[in-house]
Amino acid sequence: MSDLYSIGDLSREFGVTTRTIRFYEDQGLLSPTRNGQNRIYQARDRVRLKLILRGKRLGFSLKEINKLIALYDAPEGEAGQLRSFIEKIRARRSELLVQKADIEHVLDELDTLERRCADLLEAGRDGG
Amino acid sequence: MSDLYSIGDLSREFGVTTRTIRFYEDQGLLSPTRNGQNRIYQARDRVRLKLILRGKRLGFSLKEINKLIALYDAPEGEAGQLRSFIEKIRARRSELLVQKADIEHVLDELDTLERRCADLLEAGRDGG
DNA sequence: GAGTGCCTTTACGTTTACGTAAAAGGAAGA
DNA sequence: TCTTCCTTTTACGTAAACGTAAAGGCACTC
Repeated sequence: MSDLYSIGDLSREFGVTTRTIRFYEDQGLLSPTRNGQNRIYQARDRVRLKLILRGKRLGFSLKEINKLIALYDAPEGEAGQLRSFIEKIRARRSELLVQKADIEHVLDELDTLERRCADLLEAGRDGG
Repeated sequence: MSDLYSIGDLSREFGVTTRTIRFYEDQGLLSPTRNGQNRIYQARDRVRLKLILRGKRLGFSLKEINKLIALYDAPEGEAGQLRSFIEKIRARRSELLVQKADIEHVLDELDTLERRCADLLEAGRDGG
């Protein structure tokens, strides 16, 4: 039973509070089974939580994360549904590409800033 | 005077409300000059707003954005200040690299998803 | 059987980033 | 002059994502 987790296990592993995990369940992002009152998380719940936290790092709202996860879980719909899925995927990809470009831009600027700071430190050491 | 903008100009150009722009000023992110009561934005204010919006796309809070912008504006401090600046820059860079990796990960997954959807559409077309 | 630790639910509080309404002023156009 | 548009300040409202406190249950252990 090594792939069963308590709420505390996941809390510790991912560095989030139990309150947060329960909140995600409340929002329909997680649905662990129960042992009496206690929540029991399985491997797929753990993966889900990982996905949720990755989504958060990318700046998605919980609602958006919910939709993204739904994309993984239910790619079995009508043709029309599938087409709209594909459109959503493409829209999301466009956004992510913009975001990635933003990041690369900022990384460059951070390099410049760091060099500028280092130069100032050098100058300070020489000049007084 | 083509590099002078009203609040409405910037609002339209960047697709944010005037309320938002005033809010950024209130938070110390912008400081336009005035013509009487009216705010007047110059090229550098416009660039700032652009930076702010980029920061937002990257999921930074306004407080963080404020600090990041401060990095550009005031790299003239004590040596200790500069050192801590450099540390902040490095920390930020680490986060951004993680975020960039996240994005690349998700982009891959989106490719997979799109292909899977396309396959399902094909199958549906053949099978009925 | 008292304490410790982990779990539960309920529910109000908080921060961020604005939205939105109210009340008013200056400038342009018919 | 009236209307329309853009602007101003003040101020209450709100959605998201939890924090935090209250009050209690179950299991162990000394």
